[in-house]
Amino acid sequence: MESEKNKSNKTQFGFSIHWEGLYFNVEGDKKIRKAFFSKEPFFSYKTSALTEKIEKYFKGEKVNFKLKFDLELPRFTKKVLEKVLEIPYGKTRNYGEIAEELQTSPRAIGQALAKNPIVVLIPCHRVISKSGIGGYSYGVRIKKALLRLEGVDIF
DNA sequence: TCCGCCGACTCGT
DNA sequence: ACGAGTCGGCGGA
Repeated sequence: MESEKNKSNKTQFGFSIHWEGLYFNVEGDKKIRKAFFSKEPFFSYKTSALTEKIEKYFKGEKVNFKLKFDLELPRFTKKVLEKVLEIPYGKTRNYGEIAEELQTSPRAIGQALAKNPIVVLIPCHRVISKSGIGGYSYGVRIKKALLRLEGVDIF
């Protein structure tokens, strides 16, 4: 039996886009629930304006996604991700700066970003370390590629 | 002086 | 306890 306790959150859209040898996948219903990279495409269908925006983004066009997210996460983690949404396209901040604004430690920021369920659209790749590039859930190679895509050439 | 390594410190999960 | 970090200190180039 399929459980009905899924809050009736049926996926209403989902699509995969090939980029840098990986697939970037987005899924959600009214709001975006997940965005992640994978080796194989996760969805076979595409939809709507969002798809086009994301395709433009990966072609290197400057796009800011003004989007609604569906985040069920601890308060602190959400606060960090919301802060990260304020970082404009092509700009970076470091963990320490954000930590200072939220009166916490850089380590806690990194830990929160590691849980970002909506990568790229919530641009955690724009948060780098003071002395270098810092980490990334899908590998530093992808983080660098994203930054380069946005015109950040410091790596 | 300029790195690179190391230990200490930090704080939400 | 464990990190997608940072700072200060020390030794070698």
